[in-house]
Formats: sequence, structure tokens, C-alpha cells
Amino acid sequence: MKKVIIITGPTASGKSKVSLSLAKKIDGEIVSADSMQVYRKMDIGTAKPTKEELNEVKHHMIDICDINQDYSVAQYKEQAIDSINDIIYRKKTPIITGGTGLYLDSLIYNIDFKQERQSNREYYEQYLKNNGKDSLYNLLLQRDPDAALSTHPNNTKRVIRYLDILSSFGGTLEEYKKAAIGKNTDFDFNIYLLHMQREQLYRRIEKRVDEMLDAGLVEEVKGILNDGYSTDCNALTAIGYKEIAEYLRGFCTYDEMVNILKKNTRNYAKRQITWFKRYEEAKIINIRDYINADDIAEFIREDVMKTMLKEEKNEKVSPVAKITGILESKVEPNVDKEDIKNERLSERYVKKS
RNA sequence: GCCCAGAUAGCUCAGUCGGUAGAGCAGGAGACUGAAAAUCUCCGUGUCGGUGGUUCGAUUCCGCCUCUGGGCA
Repeated sequence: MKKVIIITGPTASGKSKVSLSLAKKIDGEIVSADSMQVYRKMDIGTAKPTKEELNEVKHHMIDICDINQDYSVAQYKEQAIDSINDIIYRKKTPIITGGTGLYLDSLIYNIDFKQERQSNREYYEQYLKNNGKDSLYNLLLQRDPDAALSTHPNNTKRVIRYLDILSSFGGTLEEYKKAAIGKNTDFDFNIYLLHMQREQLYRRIEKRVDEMLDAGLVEEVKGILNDGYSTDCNALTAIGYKEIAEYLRGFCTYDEMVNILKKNTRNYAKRQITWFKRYEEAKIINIRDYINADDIAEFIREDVMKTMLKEEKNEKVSPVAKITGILESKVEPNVDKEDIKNERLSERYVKKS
């Protein structure tokens, strides 16, 4: 199977540097998995790689659409898969880097977004305006009770999405999901998750926000707004852009804006961490065990080589080894769920020897 | 030095006509399949500043002390 490396982690954990270093070591190319770096002109606030870095290593899925375009996972998945195949065809290794969990999922689980015909989102948005969220939720409750119970009436965005799926798909949401997933991908993903102490991460985030502001983030946002883009654009709901737009409109002071921006970034990082906890196959790299990004990249390079060797061996000796492996990994019956999770987390930690 | 107002959750504060307390923010946990940097859910025990007194019982009333504001000298 074709080896694909994924490097992820919360915002400001240093993904870009590590992937850049790794790409140079193994003659790889980087495929961004970031819902905001796809937009042109949004450079500072999305922590996009610099021009020099973009020249040093080939990057994909960056600067591919305009701010007023509505981009989505469906498009991302298709384009990213094309890029990955192209990279492999040219005998190079794809390195997927980014923190947008949904985009990563679309690749890892090979989610098929092609089964829907057309969107009725606007219809349901209008319905919500006219009848309120409870009525909207009742609509979903009638059409697919399980789908309704899997979300909350207040989450109107998701309620609308589910109604939209059901209106164009036919079956239940469960059936829709089954149809979309479950197919094997052509790729063998090695997932690396950058991790650090929460306190340290928050300090890094705050420092990076200051650096972005020093680098002229306010000017960047001002420029975008002067170009006539509406703040309703999807792209401009990004952290950094929405807060500064508010500040420029005079809704808060500069200092208030900075604090809100830092807080929103912290909260975002926390949500990302929650998402990544689901990647049980991921190897967790505690950055405190390494000297710098280069050191982490070197570890990943060696680790990928090791897993490739192991897989080769397994293919010759294998089935038995694989089966015993499964038999040995029984779960103790009366251990707390939380304990199992913590145990798994610690098992997944990889340290430099 | 004197007068006044405070001292309650990490922060800002509410409250208990005396029966050991609760909001907002911050923070934590979680969900997530075509907006995802989006959207949404759940989570509040803290010597109620210290110390003595009154009382069956004090964070609440009274005294003293400490600290912080603000005013007068």
C-alpha cells in the first residue's frame, strides 16, 4: 500500500515546521489539511507557510480559492486525493499537515461525498427563520428520530444539514453514513500527533497571536475588507479575521480584541485536541522529548522506515503473527472506561530512545 | 494619623431578614460525515480575609487585627 504520512496537532503546536523539515529529508511534498489556508490573501492569520518555504518544498491545497467562494470538505477531499495520487505517481511521499479534523477524516476514512443530489439548505434556513428552532427540530424528529436524537435542537446548523441530507438522499441518516464510509482507501496512513502540556500550548498560542499582530494582521484584514469582501463570507469567520473585523468596526477596543482573539484561539485548540483523541492509531509525539522540529522530523523519518520494514516482514511470516496479536489484545472487563482510554493514550506515546 | 467603603470560586461580583452559598467570564469534559478556525452540549465545595464575642447555631450581627480602594489632613 502507498505510504502517506499525516502530521497533525492543535494550532501552534509546530506542525508546519516539522513537516517542512521532514519533506526535505525524504523528498516529500506537503498536502495541507487546513480549511482556511485554502483561501488566497489570508496569509498571516492562517499561519500560512512563507513564500520561501513554499518555494523550498512543494505545497498542495494552499491558496486554491478566493475569499468569497464557498469551499467545503467535499471539494477538499476530491482535490486532496488527486494531489496525493499525483505525488505518489511522481515517486515522492505525501505529507499531510493540518489541523482541520473533518478534512483529515475525509481522507483517513475515505468519505464519499458524491451521493447527494442538491442542497435545500436555503429552504430550511428560511423555515427556521419563520418557525423557530423547535419546529425545525420537530421536522427532523418526524423524518428520522435517530438522527434527531444524535444532535441537539439548539444546533440548528446541524439540524439543517441532516434535514438537507435526508431530503436528497432518501434513506435514514444512519444509512447515508454507512454508504459514505466503509470503503478501504488505497493509502496506508501513518498518523503523528504533536502534543504538549496545555499550559505550554496556551503560552505558545498567546505568543503567536502577538507575533501575527506584529507582522501586520490588522493591516491584512483591513486590506481584505477594503477589497470589498463581506464579513459574511465563510472565510472571514476564521479566528483572527472575525475579531479584527469587529475591532475595525469599532465594537471593541484594541486590547479587548487581542484578549478575545487569544481566548478564541485557545478554545479552538482545545476542540482540536478533543477531535484528535479519536485517532487511536495515531502516534503521539510529546514535543518536550525533542530538541527541535528537525529532531521530531528525524524521529518520524526513522519511525516510518521501521514500520515499512515491519510490514514487509509481516507480509512474509505474517497471518499467524497478526492473529495472535489480536488474541492477545483482550480488554479487561471491569476496568473503567476512562482508565482504558488513559492507558491507551500512554501506550501511544512515542519517546526518543 | 483620621473618616468611609470593601475583603465570598482562577477573575468580576451577587447573596444569605443568622440555619455553611450562586451568576457571568475564564477554565475543564464531550459531540461532530458537503459552513468545521464553523456549530452545539454538559460541568460550580469555596478555611464566604484573620481572630475573639453574642447565639442552640455566624460567611451573615458586634469588637479588634490585617490587607485593598477612595476621601480628609
